[in-house]
Amino acid sequence: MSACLPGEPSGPGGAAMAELKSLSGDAYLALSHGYAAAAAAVGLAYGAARGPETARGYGAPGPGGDLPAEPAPRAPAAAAESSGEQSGDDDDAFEQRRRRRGPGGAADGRRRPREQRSLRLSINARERRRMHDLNDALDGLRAVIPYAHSPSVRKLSKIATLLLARNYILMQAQALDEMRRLVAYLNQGQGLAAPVAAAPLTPFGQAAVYPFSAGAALPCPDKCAAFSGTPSALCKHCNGKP
DNA sequence: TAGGCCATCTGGTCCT
DNA sequence: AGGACCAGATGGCCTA
Repeated sequence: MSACLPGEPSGPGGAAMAELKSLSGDAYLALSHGYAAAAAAVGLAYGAARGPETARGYGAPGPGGDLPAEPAPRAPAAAAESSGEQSGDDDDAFEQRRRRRGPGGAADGRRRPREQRSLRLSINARERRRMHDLNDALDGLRAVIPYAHSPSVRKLSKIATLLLARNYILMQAQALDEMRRLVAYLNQGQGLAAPVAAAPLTPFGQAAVYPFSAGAALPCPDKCAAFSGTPSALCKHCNGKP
């Protein structure tokens, strides 16, 4: 599904982000099917031409610590493996930083410089790995959020991913709630009112109205079993109707 | 060129 | 003590 609209603002930048942030659950929920269209409406990046992934990559020069940079971007795994190399073997740079911070700068001030440095490098590597894991998780989240996945479409930013995911969850929760209400309504028509009073709470704090009898344990050969594994009052097999 | 986004380094804090 | 987590700082890349 592509929501690229010609002429729409590109890039989840400032105004677009503000709109995304202010997009209430209700507003989002209004677009049950075409989330992409909705996202386009808030000016998300769905047509932006930044390119698939920026050429940055994990191995991108680590500027933070005025350490020697890697000449070319590397694969995440490779970058994660090579902490020492990533941080550079430049003792001068390290010493410069150390001197600049002064003796009180490092928490491990009693260590000898060399072990101090190797400790620092290993801490850096761990932190890098942690951030890579975080980014992997974000990628996994992007993969399941309905938006335009395409090489020509810019990747959602981290904040946009989180906000979008939140709204998507809210939307799904509401859809589920509506469906339950509908099923309960249908059951009432058959004299099988759902046990609302005893309904458990969902993670969303709403009373879950399960139209399915929890008593019967036998699997249903019909589709209802495939749906939830629980016998359905709507199902002729579960309901004892021929 | 400014602003957004990002990766990395770093020191501090908390937990095991 | 070591690891995980966090937030601030820094600097590079990209787009409007």
